[in-house]
Amino acid sequence: MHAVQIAPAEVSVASLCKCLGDELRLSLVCLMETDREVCVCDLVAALDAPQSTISRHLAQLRQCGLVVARRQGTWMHYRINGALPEWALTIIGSLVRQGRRQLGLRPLQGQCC
Amino acid sequence: MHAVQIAPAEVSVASLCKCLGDELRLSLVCLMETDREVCVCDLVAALDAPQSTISRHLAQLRQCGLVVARRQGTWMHYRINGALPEWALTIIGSLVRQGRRQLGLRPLQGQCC
DNA sequence: TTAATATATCCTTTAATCCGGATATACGGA
DNA sequence: TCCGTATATCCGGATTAAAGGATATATTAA
Repeated sequence: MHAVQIAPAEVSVASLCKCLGDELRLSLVCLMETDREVCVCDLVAALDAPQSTISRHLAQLRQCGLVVARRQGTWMHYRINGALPEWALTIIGSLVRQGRRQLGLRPLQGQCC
Repeated sequence: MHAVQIAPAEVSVASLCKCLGDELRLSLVCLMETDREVCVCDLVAALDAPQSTISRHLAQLRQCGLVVARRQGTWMHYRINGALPEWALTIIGSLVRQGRRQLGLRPLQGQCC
C-alpha cells in the first residue's frame, strides 16, 4: 500500500530551496497533503497552466527527490517523498504550511480514479 | 545597539526559497550566526569568490529582506533580519543549521574592525 | 584636498530557466 | 490491433540570472 521506504535520499539544502523557489512548483507541493497522493489531472485543474508545464515541473520535483510518483492505470499519483531525511520533511512541512496561506490555491476536486 | 525592529516584512515563501536556492547566497546566510553581525571582508575571505560577486549576492539578500546591513566606518556589517516574521526566522534557522552541515564552510576570522 | 581602503554598482558575456505547442509514450478498452 | 485518454518529453524562443572585471561611491586619515 504505502511506498517502500528507501534509505533517505541526500538532498542539498540549496537544491531543495531552488526547487521550491518557483511559485508553480511550490504550489504543486502545497497541493499535496502530507501523506496523501494527488492525481496529476487534479493538479492541472487546480493550477491553470498547460498540462505540459505542470508535467515538466513535476518532473523537476521528482528529479530533486522531493516527490515520488505512482502509476495507476493511465493516471499518475504524486506525493511528497516520505523517504526524505527528517530535516527535509520538517522544512517542507513548514514551507507548505506557510505557502498554503500565501498562495490562493483553489481546492482539489478528485475528478478522476 | 540592536537594529530597530520594524513591522515584519512580508516575504513570500517562494522568494525566500529562491533567494536561498543559490549555493553562494545560502553560504552567506549560513556564515551569519543568528543574531550576530558579520563583516563583508570576512565573508569575502571565507568564500573564495571575487568581492563584486559577494557584494552582488548580499544586495539580493538585502533586497529580499532576509538580511540587513549596518555601516561602521568603511565597513559593512550584515546580519539576518530579525524583523522577519516568526515563520521565516524559524525556517531560515532550520535551513542554516542543515546548510552548515552540508557546505564545507571555512570558519570566519574577524580580520577587521 | 588627496590618498587609501572597503564596498557597491555597472556592463557585457555566458548560462540557466521557463514557457507552451507539438509530439511521443503508456495504458485500458473495444 | 486500433482508438482514446493521461501524462511525459521535445524543441525553439524569450526571459532571467550569474559571473567578474572595471569603475563608482563612501568613509577615514593625513
